Amino acid sequence: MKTSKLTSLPSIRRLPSYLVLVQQALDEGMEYISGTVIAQELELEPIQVRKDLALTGIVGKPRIGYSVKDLYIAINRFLHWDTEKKASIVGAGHLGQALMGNKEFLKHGLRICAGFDVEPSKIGKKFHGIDIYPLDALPQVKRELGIEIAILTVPSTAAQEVAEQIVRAGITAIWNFTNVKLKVPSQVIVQQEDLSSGYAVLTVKIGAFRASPPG
Amino acid sequence: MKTSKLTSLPSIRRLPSYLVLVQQALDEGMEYISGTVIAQELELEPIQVRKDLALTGIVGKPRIGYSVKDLYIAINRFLHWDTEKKASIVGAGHLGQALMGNKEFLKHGLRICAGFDVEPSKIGKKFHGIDIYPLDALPQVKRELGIEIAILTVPSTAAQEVAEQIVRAGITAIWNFTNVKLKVPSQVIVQQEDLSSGYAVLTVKIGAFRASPPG
DNA sequence: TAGATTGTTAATCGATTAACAATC
DNA sequence: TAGATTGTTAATCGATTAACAATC
Repeated sequence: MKTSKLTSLPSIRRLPSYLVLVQQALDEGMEYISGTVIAQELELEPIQVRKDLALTGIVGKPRIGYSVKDLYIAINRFLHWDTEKKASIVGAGHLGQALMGNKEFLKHGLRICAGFDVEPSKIGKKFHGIDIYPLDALPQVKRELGIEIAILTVPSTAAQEVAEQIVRAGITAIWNFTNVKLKVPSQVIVQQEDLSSGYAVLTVKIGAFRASPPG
Repeated sequence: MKTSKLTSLPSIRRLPSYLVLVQQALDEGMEYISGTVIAQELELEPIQVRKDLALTGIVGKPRIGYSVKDLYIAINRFLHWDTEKKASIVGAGHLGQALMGNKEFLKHGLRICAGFDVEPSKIGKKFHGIDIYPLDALPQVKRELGIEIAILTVPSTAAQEVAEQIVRAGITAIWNFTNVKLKVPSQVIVQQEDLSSGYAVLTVKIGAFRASPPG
């Protein structure tokens, strides 16, 4: 059996931005929020918001909108952000350290519980309360702590080699912050997080703007 | 006149990954590279690679492929990565510091030449050789150094307010690493760089995999 | 009630993929 | 030459948007 078809990736990517708004509404004690309002805030089409939210199984009230509390629960559940997932940072450089310090992740169920590096001076240290282990210890620490996600933040030159170690350790999900397309077995899930593709969009937009600024 | 229609965003996002491969080919002294090979390496369809590359204006040789050198130049030019753009980090926290240390950006023409923060203890310091100024100094430093891009890495709670300061300082391009949808005048270009949307895709994929693992 | 909003079904739009002639 | 690859034109696919009945 093939992996069942995922729902639209663009929709999934938009859901976290709805969650930010819903969280705000929750904090403000609002009971209901309408798709129209969400659309306005995020500069999207109301119909797109309704379609996206429908994915989560939420049912709204005509004329009223969606229950803020239910919506919060529905989005979190749909994204699987309501269950804790243990992760490790592989490559405790600047970016790796910054990610270890990101409190936001915990709200999404992502608990970073170990860091790995090859640099002897870093091993045994803690960053933001997280222990750094030698890369070789990956299989053992993975077993002991039950790590299921590897956040890959090594230099590009080491990416493929380290990815193979991650796979050998039995980790099947990699959040890849390097610009290298990893060659891994098909059962391993790789999510590419590429700053340069976002930057490319920015620079092209700046270029287009200079060519013909609006009104 | 409205801002002219950009070419397909998905294509633009893929171009940097081609560039990584082309750079490698260049380092290895290869003269030509075919769309077929690029497609194989990145697990894309050859026709998609050809279509994307065509955007840059590159012309290939049937049976041979594309000149590696020409392709490198064409992609870089299309993305405007062949001209230097001066940027500043606004918010010198963990992520901001990590980005200041990112050597990769220089290859894409992005020169980070100043950092800003409100934290008195950080002001006057240097991170990775980059001076940290008080946020109030933004207009002046912007003028003196010719900064055109603000990389926004403040806490979410401060995002909107700081974005307004950025706009008032006359900066018209913001690379936004916060999860806040910024309200800015229409002539300001905002590129959202949202880790949580990538993470959402990862967690949904993991969930789908668990529901029905392949083979 | 009147009217704003939801959710469904249909239409449009844009991106991806297919087919194939041109070519070196 | 034979055959792999490019680039163009057409077909398909999927996501976005429109239309509108249902509803509270």
